[in-house]
Amino acid sequence: MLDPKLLRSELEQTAARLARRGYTLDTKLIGTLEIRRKNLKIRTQELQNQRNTHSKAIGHAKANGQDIQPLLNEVASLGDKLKQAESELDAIQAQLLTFQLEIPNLPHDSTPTGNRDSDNIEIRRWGEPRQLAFEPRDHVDLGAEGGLDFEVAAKLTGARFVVIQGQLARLHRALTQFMLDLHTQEHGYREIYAPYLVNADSLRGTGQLPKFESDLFKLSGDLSYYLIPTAEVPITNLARDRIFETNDLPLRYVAHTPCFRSEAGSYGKDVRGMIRQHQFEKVELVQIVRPEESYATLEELTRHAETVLQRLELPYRVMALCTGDIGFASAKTYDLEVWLPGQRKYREISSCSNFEDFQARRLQARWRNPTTGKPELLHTLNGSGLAVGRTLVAVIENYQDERGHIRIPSALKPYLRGLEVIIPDGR
RNA sequence: GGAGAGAUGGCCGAGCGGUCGAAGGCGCAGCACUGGAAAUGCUGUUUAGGGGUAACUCUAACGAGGGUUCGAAUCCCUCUCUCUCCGCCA
Repeated sequence: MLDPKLLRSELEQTAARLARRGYTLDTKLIGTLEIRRKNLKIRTQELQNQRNTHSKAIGHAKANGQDIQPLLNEVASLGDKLKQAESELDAIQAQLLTFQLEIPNLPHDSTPTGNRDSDNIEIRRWGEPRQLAFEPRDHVDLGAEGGLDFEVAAKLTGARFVVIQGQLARLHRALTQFMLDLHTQEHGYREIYAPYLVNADSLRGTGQLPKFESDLFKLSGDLSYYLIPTAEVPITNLARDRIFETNDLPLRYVAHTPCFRSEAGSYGKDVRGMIRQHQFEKVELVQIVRPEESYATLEELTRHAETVLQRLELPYRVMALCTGDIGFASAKTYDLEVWLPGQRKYREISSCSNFEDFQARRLQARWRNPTTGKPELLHTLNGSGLAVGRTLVAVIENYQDERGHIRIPSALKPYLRGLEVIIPDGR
């Protein structure tokens, strides 16, 4: 959520900044609602004040044994007027809030202007795609005999699920352990185990609700919980309704969770293979920091995610997403795109964002600023470090040989007890 | 799943229809005392919104939402969470 003050005192400038990301702010509507809100607020407070003074007077009179009937007559009509004013105020505030919750974050000045992913800007590259002396196969093809089974998953559940078996399942698990160890032992993150089901408040806090309900899986029973679309939701919500001291900061969390996404509206996209699934594993990095540090933190967090790819020796590039491509809650986002020989393309494997105070305002995640002594909003950031399923795909495709064997990246060997190569066993 | 108890400020805890944003204690901050510290004393110490240059002032919040009342932390209803006992369970 944006600072409501921006909508009160800098409405036109705010609209201009939002226009850069293709969002049209209805300034007329907001202006009208704001004036009504302010007038109703003043009127309500006046009436409340009258009620309070009268009630106190009645209390005193009663204590002194005086007749309170004349005082009661005075306030007779007050209650109805107040109720009327309060309900009008509630209605308009609800209307304003609904509107505000649907407004996306302001893009940071350094976020390039653009409409689509082709307007994203490449920041840097690491590694060279390997020159293969044979026609590379994609992971679906390579995995067919090695344990990636989309058909049996379709039988168990439906489309966009996978069953992984044998050495590939083990590799998948090794990747997760490797990532967690790297971030906890070398990058200073605290490992978290958290619920995979969350309530609506948590999703509102990080910005998935109210606008993106159709992207989520929701339970249909008595408990109205949602499956998490990313660990960002439970982890960032750890800071909800809290005020941290300077010494507590920065908060650095890493969590490995499954992620569940309905992928509504993505029909026809990436239907082949493991790229876009309803369920996938992700190791997520979350940092909650003081506002003045957040852009340095974004660079740092992105480097932490890049380190995973470097250790796995997977070629990638870093993209600065344009204003038209950043997420609803983000002010600035870097995507990491890994080279996939099977597609001859760089494909997204991590997304690292600074949300500034957009989530923190919804969450009321604050810190006590020692210079002002006041609680102030924190900045929240997160990034995938990395999407495990897509990393598995990248390893399979980048480490294949012409026989369809998959070499094990040396960084993973300690996690696989010296396994050197995965040879499809056909079982 | 059944029965019962509870939720008050950073923490503990009193209040059970009016002068209560809330006693008291702990913690924290400042000042005094001290060579320094401890102990002690004094003062201060929730958050959000509105008005005012400011001193200050108004409004709201005692788990959440609704109701009764001139007036609710206090009475009533619903929900959430915590604890105890029984049952079930990885």
